[in-house]
Amino acid sequence: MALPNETQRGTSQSLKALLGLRDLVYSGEVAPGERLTEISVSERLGLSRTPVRAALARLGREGILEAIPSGGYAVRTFTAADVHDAIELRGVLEGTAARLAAERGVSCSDIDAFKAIVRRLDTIVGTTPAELDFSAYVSANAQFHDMLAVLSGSKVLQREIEHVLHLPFAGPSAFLNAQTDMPEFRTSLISGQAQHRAIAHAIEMREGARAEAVAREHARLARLNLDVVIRDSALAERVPGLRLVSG
Amino acid sequence: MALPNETQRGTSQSLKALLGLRDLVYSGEVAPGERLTEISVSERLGLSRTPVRAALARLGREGILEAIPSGGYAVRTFTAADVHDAIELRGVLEGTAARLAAERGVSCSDIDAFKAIVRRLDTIVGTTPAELDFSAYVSANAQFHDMLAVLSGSKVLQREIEHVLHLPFAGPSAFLNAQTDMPEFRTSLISGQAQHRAIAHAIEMREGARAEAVAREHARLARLNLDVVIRDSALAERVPGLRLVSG
DNA sequence: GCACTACAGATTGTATACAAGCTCTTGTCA
DNA sequence: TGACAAGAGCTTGTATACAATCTGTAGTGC
Repeated sequence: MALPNETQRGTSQSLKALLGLRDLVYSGEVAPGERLTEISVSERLGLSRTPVRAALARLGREGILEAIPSGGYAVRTFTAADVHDAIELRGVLEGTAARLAAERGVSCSDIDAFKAIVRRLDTIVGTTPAELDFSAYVSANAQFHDMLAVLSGSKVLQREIEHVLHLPFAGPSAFLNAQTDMPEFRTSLISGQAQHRAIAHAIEMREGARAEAVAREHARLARLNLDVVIRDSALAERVPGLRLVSG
Repeated sequence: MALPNETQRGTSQSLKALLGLRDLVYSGEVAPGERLTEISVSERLGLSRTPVRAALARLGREGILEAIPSGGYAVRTFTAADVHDAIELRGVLEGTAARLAAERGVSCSDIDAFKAIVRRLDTIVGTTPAELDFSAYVSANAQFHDMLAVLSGSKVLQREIEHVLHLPFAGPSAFLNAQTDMPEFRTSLISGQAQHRAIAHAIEMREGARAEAVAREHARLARLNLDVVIRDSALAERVPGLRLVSG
Protein backbone atom coordinates (compact mmCIF):
# COMPACT_ATOMS: atom_id res chain seq x y z
CA MET A 1 0.00 0.00 0.00
CA ALA A 2 2.14 2.83 -1.20
CA LEU A 3 -0.40 5.56 -1.03
CA PRO A 4 0.22 9.11 -2.19
CA ASN A 5 -0.16 12.10 0.01
CA GLU A 6 -0.51 12.39 3.73
CA THR A 7 -4.26 12.61 3.77
CA GLN A 8 -4.71 9.50 1.71
CA ARG A 9 -1.93 7.61 3.41
CA GLY A 10 -3.56 4.86 5.37
CA THR A 11 -6.60 4.54 3.21
CA SER A 12 -8.48 2.22 5.35
CA GLN A 13 -7.48 1.35 8.86
CA SER A 14 -5.19 4.24 9.69
CA LEU A 15 -7.70 6.77 8.47
CA LYS A 16 -10.47 4.93 10.25
CA ALA A 17 -8.44 5.06 13.45
CA LEU A 18 -7.71 8.77 13.10
CA LEU A 19 -11.23 9.81 12.23
CA GLY A 20 -12.77 7.34 14.64
CA LEU A 21 -10.65 8.52 17.51
CA ARG A 22 -11.25 12.16 16.70
CA ASP A 23 -14.96 11.49 16.56
CA LEU A 24 -14.83 9.61 19.83
CA VAL A 25 -13.32 12.68 21.44
CA TYR A 26 -15.40 15.41 19.80
CA SER A 27 -18.68 13.56 20.13
CA GLY A 28 -18.11 13.35 23.86
CA GLU A 29 -18.28 9.56 23.79
CA VAL A 30 -15.18 9.58 25.91
CA ALA A 31 -15.37 11.96 28.82
CA PRO A 32 -12.84 14.76 29.12
CA GLY A 33 -10.02 13.57 31.30
CA GLU A 34 -10.86 9.95 30.58
CA ARG A 35 -7.92 7.69 30.04
CA LEU A 36 -7.41 6.15 26.64
CA THR A 37 -5.19 3.12 26.22
CA GLU A 38 -4.17 1.65 22.91
CA ILE A 39 -6.03 -1.53 23.72
CA SER A 40 -9.28 0.05 24.82
CA VAL A 41 -9.40 2.27 21.75
CA SER A 42 -8.54 -0.54 19.39
CA GLU A 43 -11.32 -2.63 20.87
CA ARG A 44 -13.81 0.21 20.62
CA LEU A 45 -12.96 0.88 17.01
CA GLY A 46 -12.45 -2.74 16.02
CA LEU A 47 -8.90 -2.18 14.81
CA SER A 48 -5.52 -3.50 15.75
CA ARG A 49 -3.19 -1.55 17.96
CA THR A 50 -0.86 -0.39 15.21
CA PRO A 51 -3.07 2.18 13.47
CA VAL A 52 -4.59 3.20 16.79
CA ARG A 53 -1.15 3.85 18.17
CA ALA A 54 -0.37 6.17 15.28
CA ALA A 55 -3.66 8.00 15.70
CA LEU A 56 -3.10 8.49 19.43
CA ALA A 57 0.38 9.88 18.82
CA ARG A 58 -0.91 12.21 16.15
CA LEU A 59 -3.79 13.60 18.16
CA GLY A 60 -1.38 13.91 21.05
CA ARG A 61 0.79 16.21 19.02
CA GLU A 62 -2.23 18.03 17.66
CA GLY A 63 -3.05 18.90 21.24
CA ILE A 64 -6.39 17.17 21.59
CA LEU A 65 -4.96 14.40 23.71
CA GLU A 66 -2.45 14.58 26.45
CA ALA A 67 0.10 11.94 27.40
CA ILE A 68 -0.42 10.53 30.87
CA PRO A 69 2.76 9.97 32.89
CA SER A 70 1.70 6.48 33.88
CA GLY A 71 1.05 5.58 30.26
CA GLY A 72 -1.76 6.14 27.83
CA TYR A 73 -3.44 9.38 26.89
CA ALA A 74 -6.18 11.49 28.37
CA VAL A 75 -8.73 13.63 26.59
CA ARG A 76 -7.50 17.11 27.17
CA THR A 77 -9.79 19.68 28.68
CA PHE A 78 -9.62 23.26 27.55
CA THR A 79 -10.40 26.36 29.48
CA ALA A 80 -12.22 29.29 27.91
CA ALA A 81 -8.89 31.11 28.16
CA ASP A 82 -7.25 28.43 26.00
CA VAL A 83 -9.88 28.93 23.33
CA HIS A 84 -9.47 32.70 23.53
CA ASP A 85 -5.74 32.26 23.08
CA ALA A 86 -6.15 29.94 20.14
CA ILE A 87 -8.38 32.47 18.41
CA GLU A 88 -5.99 35.29 19.21
CA LEU A 89 -3.21 33.20 17.73
CA ARG A 90 -5.17 32.62 14.56
CA GLY A 91 -5.73 36.36 14.32
CA VAL A 92 -2.02 37.02 14.69
CA LEU A 93 -1.08 34.48 12.04
CA GLU A 94 -3.75 35.51 9.57
CA GLY A 95 -2.78 39.11 10.22
CA THR A 96 0.77 38.21 9.31
CA ALA A 97 -0.42 36.45 6.18
CA ALA A 98 -2.39 39.53 5.16
CA ARG A 99 0.54 41.82 5.88
CA LEU A 100 3.00 39.68 3.91
CA ALA A 101 0.58 39.45 1.00
CA ALA A 102 0.30 43.24 0.97
CA GLU A 103 4.01 43.88 1.42
CA ARG A 104 5.22 41.36 -1.10
CA GLY A 105 2.44 41.94 -3.54
CA VAL A 106 0.24 39.40 -5.23
CA SER A 107 -0.37 38.71 -8.89
CA CYS A 108 -3.36 40.17 -10.71
CA SER A 109 -4.95 36.79 -11.21
CA ASP A 110 -4.55 35.98 -7.53
CA ILE A 111 -6.09 39.19 -6.30
CA ASP A 112 -8.90 38.75 -8.81
CA ALA A 113 -9.63 35.27 -7.54
CA PHE A 114 -9.53 36.59 -3.98
CA LYS A 115 -11.95 39.40 -4.80
CA ALA A 116 -14.21 36.90 -6.51
CA ILE A 117 -14.51 35.00 -3.25
CA VAL A 118 -15.34 38.26 -1.46
CA ARG A 119 -18.03 39.03 -4.03
CA ARG A 120 -19.53 35.61 -3.57
CA LEU A 121 -19.64 36.21 0.18
CA ASP A 122 -21.25 39.58 -0.52
CA THR A 123 -24.15 38.03 -2.35
CA ILE A 124 -24.57 35.30 0.26
CA VAL A 125 -24.61 37.77 3.13
CA GLY A 126 -26.74 40.24 1.18
CA THR A 127 -29.85 38.10 1.30
CA THR A 128 -32.52 38.23 3.98
CA PRO A 129 -31.82 36.22 7.13
CA ALA A 130 -34.52 33.76 6.22
CA GLU A 131 -33.02 32.71 2.92
CA LEU A 132 -29.38 32.74 3.95
CA ASP A 133 -27.53 29.80 2.44
CA PHE A 134 -25.66 28.82 5.52
CA SER A 135 -23.50 26.02 4.18
CA ALA A 136 -22.54 28.16 1.19
CA TYR A 137 -21.37 30.83 3.58
CA VAL A 138 -19.28 28.41 5.61
CA SER A 139 -17.70 27.06 2.44
CA ALA A 140 -16.93 30.45 0.92
CA ASN A 141 -15.66 31.72 4.25
CA ALA A 142 -13.28 28.77 4.48
CA GLN A 143 -12.09 29.52 0.94
CA PHE A 144 -11.40 33.12 1.89
CA HIS A 145 -9.28 32.10 4.83
CA ASP A 146 -7.48 29.38 2.88
CA MET A 147 -6.62 31.75 0.11
CA LEU A 148 -5.45 34.40 2.53
CA ALA A 149 -2.83 31.94 3.77
CA VAL A 150 -1.82 31.16 0.20
CA LEU A 151 -1.52 34.82 -0.76
CA SER A 152 1.08 35.31 1.96
CA GLY A 153 3.48 33.55 -0.38
CA SER A 154 5.02 31.74 2.58
CA LYS A 155 4.74 27.98 2.72
CA VAL A 156 6.03 28.08 6.27
CA LEU A 157 3.29 30.44 7.39
CA GLN A 158 0.68 28.53 5.44
CA ARG A 159 1.67 25.35 7.19
CA GLU A 160 1.57 27.02 10.58
CA ILE A 161 -1.89 28.47 10.01
CA GLU A 162 -3.13 25.06 9.02
CA HIS A 163 -1.64 23.75 12.22
CA VAL A 164 -3.42 26.31 14.36
CA LEU A 165 -6.72 25.61 12.65
CA HIS A 166 -6.47 22.07 13.97
CA LEU A 167 -6.73 23.46 17.47
CA PRO A 168 -10.25 23.07 18.74
CA PHE A 169 -12.59 25.96 18.01
CA ALA A 170 -9.93 28.07 16.33
CA GLY A 171 -11.51 27.74 12.90
CA PRO A 172 -13.17 30.72 11.24
CA SER A 173 -16.61 29.15 11.25
CA ALA A 174 -16.37 27.19 14.47
CA PHE A 175 -19.25 28.80 16.31
CA LEU A 176 -21.47 29.79 13.45
CA ASN A 177 -23.69 26.76 13.32
CA ALA A 178 -24.80 27.38 16.87
CA GLN A 179 -26.12 30.79 16.08
CA THR A 180 -27.97 30.83 12.83
CA ASP A 181 -31.13 32.08 14.47
CA MET A 182 -29.67 34.74 16.74
CA PRO A 183 -29.77 38.45 16.03
CA GLU A 184 -26.12 38.82 17.05
CA PHE A 185 -25.28 36.34 14.34
CA ARG A 186 -26.55 38.59 11.59
CA THR A 187 -24.62 41.62 12.79
CA SER A 188 -21.44 39.63 13.21
CA LEU A 189 -21.91 38.29 9.69
CA ILE A 190 -22.24 41.79 8.30
CA SER A 191 -19.28 43.29 10.11
CA GLY A 192 -17.24 40.23 9.32
CA GLN A 193 -17.99 40.70 5.65
CA ALA A 194 -16.94 44.34 5.87
CA GLN A 195 -13.65 43.11 7.25
CA HIS A 196 -13.28 40.61 4.42
CA ARG A 197 -13.63 43.45 1.95
CA ALA A 198 -11.20 45.63 3.88
CA ILE A 199 -8.58 42.88 3.97
CA ALA A 200 -8.81 42.29 0.23
CA HIS A 201 -8.65 46.03 -0.44
CA ALA A 202 -5.69 46.54 1.85
CA ILE A 203 -3.78 43.72 0.17
CA GLU A 204 -4.52 45.14 -3.26
CA MET A 205 -3.43 48.62 -2.17
CA ARG A 206 -0.36 47.08 -0.51
CA GLU A 207 -1.27 48.56 2.84
CA GLY A 208 0.47 46.03 5.07
CA ALA A 209 -0.27 47.54 8.47
CA ARG A 210 -3.95 47.93 7.69
CA ALA A 211 -4.23 44.41 6.33
CA GLU A 212 -2.65 43.01 9.46
CA ALA A 213 -4.75 45.04 11.86
CA VAL A 214 -8.04 44.22 10.18
CA ALA A 215 -7.27 40.52 9.89
CA ARG A 216 -6.40 40.43 13.57
CA GLU A 217 -9.59 42.17 14.53
CA HIS A 218 -11.49 39.84 12.24
CA ALA A 219 -10.51 36.87 14.38
CA ARG A 220 -11.93 38.67 17.39
CA LEU A 221 -15.38 38.09 15.97
CA ALA A 222 -14.92 34.43 16.79
CA ARG A 223 -14.14 35.41 20.36
CA LEU A 224 -17.36 37.34 20.59
CA ASN A 225 -19.25 34.39 19.21
CA LEU A 226 -17.54 32.11 21.68
CA ASP A 227 -18.64 34.26 24.58
CA VAL A 228 -22.23 34.24 23.34
CA VAL A 229 -22.21 30.48 22.97
CA ILE A 230 -20.58 29.84 26.33
CA ARG A 231 -23.20 31.88 28.15
CA ASP A 232 -25.98 29.79 26.66
CA SER A 233 -25.60 26.13 27.46
CA ALA A 234 -28.36 25.21 25.01
CA LEU A 235 -26.24 26.63 22.20
CA ALA A 236 -23.14 24.91 23.51
CA GLU A 237 -24.75 21.57 22.77
CA ARG A 238 -24.76 22.41 19.08
CA VAL A 239 -21.04 23.03 18.84
CA PRO A 240 -19.49 19.61 18.33
CA GLY A 241 -16.63 19.73 20.80
CA LEU A 242 -17.62 22.37 23.30
CA ARG A 243 -17.82 19.58 25.82
CA LEU A 244 -14.04 19.77 25.95
CA VAL A 245 -14.13 23.35 27.14
CA SER A 246 -14.19 24.63 30.68
CA GLY A 247 -12.19 22.92 33.33
CA MET B 1 7.54 0.11 29.25
CA ALA B 2 5.12 2.72 30.43
CA LEU B 3 7.41 5.66 30.40
CA PRO B 4 6.46 9.12 31.67
CA ASN B 5 6.57 12.16 29.50
CA GLU B 6 6.78 12.49 25.77
CA THR B 7 10.50 13.04 25.63
CA GLN B 8 11.26 9.95 27.66
CA ARG B 9 8.66 7.84 25.95
CA GLY B 10 10.54 5.29 23.93
CA THR B 11 13.65 5.20 26.06
CA SER B 12 15.73 3.11 23.86
CA GLN B 13 14.82 2.26 20.29
CA SER B 14 12.27 4.95 19.55
CA LEU B 15 14.54 7.66 20.84
CA LYS B 16 17.46 6.14 19.01
CA ALA B 17 15.44 6.16 15.82
CA LEU B 18 14.33 9.76 16.26
CA LEU B 19 17.73 11.13 17.16
CA GLY B 20 19.51 8.89 14.68
CA LEU B 21 17.28 9.92 11.84
CA ARG B 22 17.50 13.58 12.74
CA ASP B 23 21.25 13.29 12.87
CA LEU B 24 21.31 11.47 9.54
CA VAL B 25 19.51 14.42 8.00
CA TYR B 26 21.30 17.30 9.70
CA SER B 27 24.75 15.80 9.34
CA GLY B 28 24.19 15.61 5.61
CA GLU B 29 24.74 11.86 5.58
CA VAL B 30 21.64 11.63 3.46
CA ALA B 31 21.56 14.10 0.62
CA PRO B 32 18.77 16.65 0.39
CA GLY B 33 16.09 15.22 -1.82
CA GLU B 34 17.27 11.68 -1.21
CA ARG B 35 14.57 9.14 -0.72
CA LEU B 36 14.23 7.46 2.64
CA THR B 37 12.32 4.22 2.96
CA GLU B 38 11.45 2.59 6.24
CA ILE B 39 13.58 -0.38 5.36
CA SER B 40 16.68 1.52 4.29
CA VAL B 41 16.61 3.68 7.41
CA SER B 42 16.01 0.74 9.72
CA GLU B 43 18.98 -1.05 8.17
CA ARG B 44 21.18 2.01 8.49
CA LEU B 45 20.30 2.50 12.13
CA GLY B 46 20.14 -1.17 13.03
CA LEU B 47 16.56 -0.99 14.25
CA SER B 48 13.33 -2.59 13.26
CA ARG B 49 10.80 -0.81 11.10
CA THR B 50 8.39 0.04 13.88
CA PRO B 51 10.34 2.76 15.72
CA VAL B 52 11.74 4.01 12.41
CA ARG B 53 8.26 4.38 11.06
CA ALA B 54 7.27 6.53 14.02
CA ALA B 55 10.37 8.67 13.64
CA LEU B 56 9.74 9.20 9.94
CA ALA B 57 6.16 10.23 10.60
CA ARG B 58 7.23 12.62 13.32
CA LEU B 59 9.95 14.33 11.32
CA GLY B 60 7.51 14.47 8.47
CA ARG B 61 5.13 16.49 10.59
CA GLU B 62 7.96 18.58 11.95
CA GLY B 63 8.67 19.61 8.40
CA ILE B 64 12.18 18.21 8.00
CA LEU B 65 11.00 15.37 5.80
CA GLU B 66 8.46 15.39 3.07
CA ALA B 67 6.17 12.53 2.08
CA ILE B 68 6.81 11.28 -1.43
CA PRO B 69 3.69 10.48 -3.45
CA SER B 70 5.08 7.13 -4.51
CA GLY B 71 5.81 6.19 -0.91
CA GLY B 72 8.56 6.96 1.50
CA TYR B 73 9.95 10.30 2.51
CA ALA B 74 12.48 12.69 1.08
CA VAL B 75 14.83 15.02 2.89
CA ARG B 76 13.24 18.38 2.39
CA THR B 77 15.26 21.18 0.92
CA PHE B 78 14.72 24.71 2.12
CA THR B 79 15.19 27.90 0.21
CA ALA B 80 16.67 30.97 1.79
CA ALA B 81 13.17 32.42 1.55
CA ASP B 82 11.84 29.57 3.68
CA VAL B 83 14.39 30.33 6.37
CA HIS B 84 13.57 34.01 6.18
CA ASP B 85 9.91 33.19 6.64
CA ALA B 86 10.58 30.88 9.56
CA ILE B 87 12.52 33.62 11.30
CA GLU B 88 9.83 36.18 10.52
CA LEU B 89 7.31 33.79 11.99
CA ARG B 90 9.31 33.40 15.16
CA GLY B 91 9.46 37.17 15.43
CA VAL B 92 5.71 37.44 15.06
CA LEU B 93 5.04 34.78 17.68
CA GLU B 94 7.59 36.07 20.16
CA GLY B 95 6.24 39.55 19.55
CA THR B 96 2.80 38.27 20.44
CA ALA B 97 4.18 36.61 23.56
CA ALA B 98 5.80 39.89 24.61
CA ARG B 99 2.63 41.86 23.92
CA LEU B 100 0.43 39.44 25.87
CA ALA B 101 2.87 39.46 28.76
CA ALA B 102 2.72 43.25 28.82
CA GLU B 103 -1.04 43.48 28.37
CA ARG B 104 -1.97 40.82 30.88
CA GLY B 105 0.74 41.69 33.33
CA VAL B 106 3.21 39.37 35.00
CA SER B 107 3.89 38.74 38.68
CA CYS B 108 6.71 40.49 40.49
CA SER B 109 8.65 37.30 40.97
CA ASP B 110 8.35 36.48 37.28
CA ILE B 111 9.54 39.86 36.08
CA ASP B 112 12.38 39.70 38.59
CA ALA B 113 13.49 36.33 37.29
CA PHE B 114 13.24 37.66 33.74
CA LYS B 115 15.34 40.71 34.56
CA ALA B 116 17.87 38.46 36.26
CA ILE B 117 18.36 36.63 32.96
CA VAL B 118 18.83 39.98 31.21
CA ARG B 119 21.43 41.02 33.80
CA ARG B 120 23.29 37.77 33.30
CA LEU B 121 23.32 38.41 29.57
CA ASP B 122 24.55 41.94 30.29
CA THR B 123 27.62 40.67 32.10
CA ILE B 124 28.32 38.03 29.45
CA VAL B 125 28.08 40.52 26.60
CA GLY B 126 29.95 43.18 28.60
CA THR B 127 33.27 41.37 28.44
CA THR B 128 35.88 41.83 25.75
CA PRO B 129 35.41 39.80 22.59
CA ALA B 130 38.39 37.62 23.49
CA GLU B 131 37.01 36.39 26.77
CA LEU B 132 33.38 36.03 25.76
CA ASP B 133 31.86 32.89 27.26
CA PHE B 134 30.09 31.73 24.17
CA SER B 135 28.23 28.71 25.48
CA ALA B 136 27.07 30.71 28.50
CA TYR B 137 25.62 33.27 26.10
CA VAL B 138 23.79 30.65 24.07
CA SER B 139 22.37 29.11 27.22
CA ALA B 140 21.24 32.40 28.77
CA ASN B 141 19.84 33.55 25.45
CA ALA B 142 17.79 30.35 25.20
CA GLN B 143 16.55 30.96 28.74
CA PHE B 144 15.47 34.46 27.80
CA HIS B 145 13.46 33.24 24.87
CA ASP B 146 11.97 30.32 26.80
CA MET B 147 10.85 32.57 29.60
CA LEU B 148 9.39 35.09 27.19
CA ALA B 149 7.06 32.37 25.94
CA VAL B 150 6.15 31.44 29.50
CA LEU B 151 5.45 35.05 30.48
CA SER B 152 2.81 35.29 27.77
CA GLY B 153 0.62 33.24 30.09
CA SER B 154 -0.71 31.32 27.13
CA LYS B 155 -0.02 27.61 26.96
CA VAL B 156 -1.32 27.61 23.41
CA LEU B 157 1.14 30.24 22.30
CA GLN B 158 3.94 28.61 24.24
CA ARG B 159 3.30 25.36 22.46
CA GLU B 160 3.22 27.06 19.09
CA ILE B 161 6.49 28.87 19.66
CA GLU B 162 8.10 25.59 20.62
CA HIS B 163 6.75 24.17 17.40
CA VAL B 164 8.25 26.92 15.29
CA LEU B 165 11.61 26.56 17.01
CA HIS B 166 11.74 23.03 15.66
CA LEU B 167 11.84 24.46 12.18
CA PRO B 168 15.38 24.47 10.89
CA PHE B 169 17.40 27.59 11.64
CA ALA B 170 14.53 29.38 13.35
CA GLY B 171 16.13 29.20 16.80
CA PRO B 172 17.46 32.34 18.46
CA SER B 173 21.07 31.13 18.46
CA ALA B 174 21.01 29.18 15.23
CA PHE B 175 23.71 31.11 13.39
CA LEU B 176 25.82 32.30 16.27
CA ASN B 177 28.34 29.51 16.37
CA ALA B 178 29.37 30.27 12.82
CA GLN B 179 30.31 33.80 13.62
CA THR B 180 32.16 34.03 16.89
CA ASP B 181 35.15 35.62 15.25
CA MET B 182 33.42 38.10 12.98
CA PRO B 183 33.13 41.82 13.71
CA GLU B 184 29.48 41.78 12.67
CA PHE B 185 28.92 39.23 15.38
CA ARG B 186 29.90 41.60 18.14
CA THR B 187 27.67 44.42 16.97
CA SER B 188 24.72 42.10 16.54
CA LEU B 189 25.34 40.79 20.05
CA ILE B 190 25.29 44.31 21.47
CA SER B 191 22.19 45.50 19.67
CA GLY B 192 20.48 42.21 20.45
CA GLN B 193 21.18 42.75 24.11
CA ALA B 194 19.75 46.27 23.94
CA GLN B 195 16.61 44.69 22.53
CA HIS B 196 16.50 42.14 25.34
CA ARG B 197 16.55 44.98 27.85
CA ALA B 198 13.91 46.90 25.95
CA ILE B 199 11.60 43.88 25.82
CA ALA B 200 11.90 43.30 29.57
CA HIS B 201 11.31 46.98 30.27
CA ALA B 202 8.32 47.19 27.98
CA ILE B 203 6.74 44.16 29.62
CA GLU B 204 7.30 45.62 33.08
CA MET B 205 5.85 48.98 32.02
CA ARG B 206 2.96 47.14 30.34
CA GLU B 207 3.70 48.74 27.01
CA GLY B 208 2.25 46.06 24.76
CA ALA B 209 2.81 47.67 21.39
CA ARG B 210 6.44 48.45 22.15
CA ALA B 211 7.10 44.95 23.49
CA GLU B 212 5.67 43.43 20.34
CA ALA B 213 7.53 45.70 17.96
CA VAL B 214 10.92 45.23 19.63
CA ALA B 215 10.55 41.46 19.89
CA ARG B 216 9.70 41.31 16.21
CA GLU B 217 12.66 43.39 15.26
CA HIS B 218 14.80 41.26 17.52
CA ALA B 219 14.16 38.22 15.37
CA ARG B 220 15.37 40.19 12.37
CA LEU B 221 18.88 39.97 13.78
CA ALA B 222 18.81 36.29 12.95
CA ARG B 223 17.93 37.20 9.37
CA LEU B 224 20.92 39.46 9.16
CA ASN B 225 23.11 36.71 10.52
CA LEU B 226 21.65 34.28 8.03
CA ASP B 227 22.52 36.56 5.16
CA VAL B 228 26.09 36.90 6.38
CA VAL B 229 26.47 33.15 6.72
CA ILE B 230 24.91 32.36 3.37
CA ARG B 231 27.30 34.69 1.56
CA ASP B 232 30.28 32.89 3.05
CA SER B 233 30.29 29.22 2.22
CA ALA B 234 33.13 28.57 4.67
CA LEU B 235 30.88 29.75 7.49
CA ALA B 236 28.00 27.71 6.17
CA GLU B 237 29.94 24.53 6.90
CA ARG B 238 29.85 25.36 10.59
CA VAL B 239 26.09 25.58 10.82
CA PRO B 240 24.91 21.99 11.28
CA GLY B 241 22.06 21.82 8.83
CA LEU B 242 22.76 24.58 6.36
CA ARG B 243 23.25 21.86 3.79
CA LEU B 244 19.47 21.68 3.67
CA VAL B 245 19.20 25.25 2.52
CA SER B 246 19.15 26.59 -0.99
CA GLY B 247 17.40 24.77 -3.74
C1' DG C 1 7.26 1.06 -33.97
C1' DC C 2 3.94 1.95 -30.50
C1' DA C 3 0.78 0.75 -27.07
C1' DC C 4 -1.21 -2.16 -23.85
C1' DT C 5 -1.06 -5.82 -20.56
C1' DA C 6 0.81 -8.72 -17.26
C1' DC C 7 4.11 -9.96 -14.03
C1' DA C 8 7.71 -9.11 -10.72
C1' DG C 9 9.76 -6.43 -7.33
C1' DA C 10 9.60 -3.22 -3.84
C1' DT C 11 7.32 -0.77 -0.18
C1' DT C 12 4.08 0.36 2.99
C1' DG C 13 -0.18 -1.15 5.77
C1' DT C 14 -1.76 -4.19 9.32
C1' DA C 15 -1.87 -7.62 12.77
C1' DT C 16 0.03 -10.10 16.34
C1' DA C 17 3.41 -12.35 19.32
C1' DC C 18 6.65 -11.50 22.68
C1' DA C 19 9.46 -8.55 25.90
C1' DA C 20 9.94 -5.25 29.46
C1' DG C 21 8.56 -2.26 32.95
C1' DC C 22 5.37 0.31 35.80
C1' DT C 23 1.62 0.35 39.17
C1' DC C 24 -1.23 -1.37 42.37
C1' DT C 25 -2.57 -4.73 45.48
C1' DT C 26 -1.96 -8.07 48.82
C1' DG C 27 0.34 -10.39 52.31
C1' DT C 28 3.57 -10.74 55.88
C1' DC C 29 6.56 -9.16 59.37
C1' DA C 30 7.97 -6.00 62.89
C1' DT D 1 -1.40 -1.26 63.03
C1' DG D 2 1.74 0.33 59.78
C1' DA D 3 5.22 -0.23 56.46
C1' DC D 4 7.71 -2.70 53.20
C1' DA D 5 8.29 -6.17 49.79
C1' DA D 6 6.88 -9.31 46.36
C1' DG D 7 4.05 -10.61 42.75
C1' DA D 8 0.45 -10.25 39.35
C1' DG D 9 -1.69 -7.77 35.85
C1' DC D 10 -1.92 -4.21 32.73
C1' DT D 11 0.17 -1.35 29.27
C1' DT D 12 3.35 0.03 26.15
C1' DG D 13 7.73 -1.03 23.30
C1' DT D 14 9.61 -3.83 19.67
C1' DA D 15 10.04 -7.12 16.11
C1' DT D 16 8.38 -9.63 12.44
C1' DA D 17 5.22 -12.12 9.40
C1' DC D 18 1.83 -11.50 6.07
C1' DA D 19 -1.29 -8.74 3.02
C1' DA D 20 -2.18 -5.38 -0.32
C1' DT D 21 -0.96 -2.46 -3.94
C1' DC D 22 1.69 0.56 -6.55
C1' DT D 23 5.43 1.18 -9.90
C1' DG D 24 8.21 -0.01 -13.37
C1' DT D 25 9.64 -3.10 -16.85
C1' DA D 26 9.40 -6.44 -20.28
C1' DG D 27 7.09 -8.83 -23.68
C1' DT D 28 3.69 -9.40 -27.11
C1' DG D 29 0.34 -8.10 -30.42
C1' DC D 30 -1.43 -4.88 -33.71
